[in-house]
Amino acid sequence: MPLPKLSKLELQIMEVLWNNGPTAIRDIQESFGPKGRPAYTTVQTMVYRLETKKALRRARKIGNAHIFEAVVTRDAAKARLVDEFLSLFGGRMQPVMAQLIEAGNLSSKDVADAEKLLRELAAKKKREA
Amino acid sequence: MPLPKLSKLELQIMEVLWNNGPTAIRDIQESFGPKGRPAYTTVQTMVYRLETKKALRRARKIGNAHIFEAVVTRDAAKARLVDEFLSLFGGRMQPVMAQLIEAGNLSSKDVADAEKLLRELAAKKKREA
DNA sequence: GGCATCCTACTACAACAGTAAGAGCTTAAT
DNA sequence: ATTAAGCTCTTACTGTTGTAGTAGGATGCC
Repeated sequence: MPLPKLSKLELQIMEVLWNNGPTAIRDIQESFGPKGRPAYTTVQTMVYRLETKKALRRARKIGNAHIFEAVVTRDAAKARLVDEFLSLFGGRMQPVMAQLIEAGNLSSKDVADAEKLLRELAAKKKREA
Repeated sequence: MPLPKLSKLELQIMEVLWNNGPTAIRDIQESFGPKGRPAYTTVQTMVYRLETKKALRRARKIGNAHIFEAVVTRDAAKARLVDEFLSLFGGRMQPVMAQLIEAGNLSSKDVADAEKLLRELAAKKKREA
């Protein structure tokens, strides 16, 4: 599979790699903040599973510790996520947009940004047509 | 829990109830189309689990068959879904919109619809402010 | 060189999701 | 009444996710 499915915690771990570059397990774990973070071996298990899924790989060693780096890109993973989500809405974009927009969590800036993106996209579509 | 988490298949079953109103298990199963649909007892298991979660309930009987109806509304379930999804993006709306918009699956009509919604929302926000 | 610390590798387990078979009760048709 | 078809309930097994303990090897400090 070129694009393995990533669970929530797996995503959070990948997020660390995407943000920080190659990282050791200990540092991944500590990046979860001191409160309510998973145990070291929990993170370790997830990292191992991500390795099996080829979402990340061992880049090198420092001392006896492995340093892991992302193989899957953030964009690829997020695109996958969006697809998953869309499929729950029957793959139709419109109701998803509607739901998101009506969810009420949009700031004025979000609205403005979204409009800008949409206008750009519309222009691009026109050029391509 | 007022809003139980619903899995993909559970959602699909609820979808039938939302679309068709109270429905028997057999009819739910058959609404999955003749190809690759889950076995009758698979649907049944899911319905029972949805009942435990109080997402649906037995409305009445026809012969010896139970007729189930949705308790959770479509909007509530979809809102829950949107929240889940947002949390995977760190709860920030903007990157989600960006990802969705850039995902490329938008038709011209989708773009127009979304713009319309956004304009209405912006106007509403302004009135409220 | 010994001891505390850290990391790895392995193992385990509960919850949830998806899948479905089997036993037995109900109903409808003849 | 008999019997077939349909439904209900119960039970069970697989895979995935999240959680973590334990054993043992490697490192580093003094």
